[in-house]
Amino acid sequence: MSENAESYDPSRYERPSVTVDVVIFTLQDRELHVLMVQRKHWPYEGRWALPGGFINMDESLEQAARRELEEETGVRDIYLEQLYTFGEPGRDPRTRVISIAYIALVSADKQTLRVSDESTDVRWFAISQLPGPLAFDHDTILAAALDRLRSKLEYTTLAFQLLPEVFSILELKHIYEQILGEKLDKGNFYRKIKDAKVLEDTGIRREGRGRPTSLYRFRRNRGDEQFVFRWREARVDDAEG
Amino acid sequence: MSENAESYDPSRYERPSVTVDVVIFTLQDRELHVLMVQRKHWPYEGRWALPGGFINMDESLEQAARRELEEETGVRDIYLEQLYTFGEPGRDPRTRVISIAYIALVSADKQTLRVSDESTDVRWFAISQLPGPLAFDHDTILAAALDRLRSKLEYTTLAFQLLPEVFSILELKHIYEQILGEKLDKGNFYRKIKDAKVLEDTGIRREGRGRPTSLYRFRRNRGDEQFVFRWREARVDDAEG
DNA sequence: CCTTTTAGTGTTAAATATACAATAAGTATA
DNA sequence: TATACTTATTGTATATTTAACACTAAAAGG
Repeated sequence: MSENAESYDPSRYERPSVTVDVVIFTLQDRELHVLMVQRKHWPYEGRWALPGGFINMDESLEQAARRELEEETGVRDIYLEQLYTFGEPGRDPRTRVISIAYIALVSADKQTLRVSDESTDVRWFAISQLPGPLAFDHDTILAAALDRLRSKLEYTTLAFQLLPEVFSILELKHIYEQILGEKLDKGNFYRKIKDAKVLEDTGIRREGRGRPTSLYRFRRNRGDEQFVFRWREARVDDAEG
Repeated sequence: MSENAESYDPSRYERPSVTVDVVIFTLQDRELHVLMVQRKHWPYEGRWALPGGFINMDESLEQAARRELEEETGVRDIYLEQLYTFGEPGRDPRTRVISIAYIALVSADKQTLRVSDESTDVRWFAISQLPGPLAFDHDTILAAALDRLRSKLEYTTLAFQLLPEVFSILELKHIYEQILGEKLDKGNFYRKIKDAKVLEDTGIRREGRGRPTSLYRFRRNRGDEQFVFRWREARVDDAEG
């Protein structure tokens, strides 16, 4: 019994390594992208992998994820949520590694602040153009992250995290389409988003060729609680609940 | 970068301990119960805690959870799902312990097979009558488990896992009413449950005063995948989506 | 035969979702 | 000034889902 072990002597137990891996999503060129790093050494030399790293003994799991995120993108204070913990014995050929996977959403305006430059081996990839099979079980992790993203999109305001501070309704609709992978009806979308009252008109307009776009801001609750705005009523389960 | 570390030398890193904790639910006397073990030693001597234990180097996380579950209840082959991973640095005063929490559902008939008998310190508690503050952060873990359970009940077949092997449709309806806290329409319930095709007629009847009750069995998928039977289409939130 | 209980079917109203059409409003540019 | 382009919004018809309630049938016991 875990913490209930009668006589506990840390040195008596062989311990796995523990890491965090972060699936960092952003919207670039109107398409959903994921951050990947290219491996230089065995195993999986040359393959692309999710950014991640060992947890320090004195930081929480989420802090570790935020640290990794910042190291790779220079971004702070963004949406982060724990996805799932992957720990199959054979997933890393070197030793037993248990990885707690996190999902991060980087908004379009913050994403350009990226400082990461361990050279050319860090890149954003469109999810429709992922580079071959990924290292380790990262294909599985990424698939799980996408699943989660899609299912949460339908009944939370998660999508707003990918947008800049200020955005138009059609931009929001575009995000929904990107992630859900289907076209949505313009009229119905306007109706629904307005009825939900999650938007705050900034009064600002962005002018262009046609009628100027009204720009909105996501109306946050106090704290960082998520608004409950459901795009669809129905949703189909996903493995992690 | 986790598995991406350039030069990886296991011995160079200080490692946390990794455990699994299992929140084992069952239905007893028409009420939801949780299995707890009482601690005999420091820390949290005398406090109740969730069963759990260290993972072995050659078993998967789920295998570890199943092993712990069997050690405590003697039960095998039941519903198990990963809940969340808890890893705050201070959650165990002895050392850094990261715990992957699982939810297990034990059906009413299997629950009596419990073999566990490390004496009096293993007990089922009604969730309405939990014993004081639990050890470690187990109050938090339990609360998270309850949240997840309640929200998944409405759009999955989770409820079946709490029923005995063989049951009647009206018994199933009763469980739904208990958990949702409202009366359901008999006719609509029959229709919905039949249309979902998640039941298998056992052919057995239970006779009594009126027309005999047909007894059914939950039709499992191969593997341990959950059937997707939604009592309601809509549902709000749970943390892990 | 009458009662009791399970096990359904039928029917309808209301609410939601979906698809598609139409149009107004404001700006740029030819 | 005309028209083209884009955002923004309303209208409507159809389909699907949910919900409530009434009704029938089956099987057994007394």
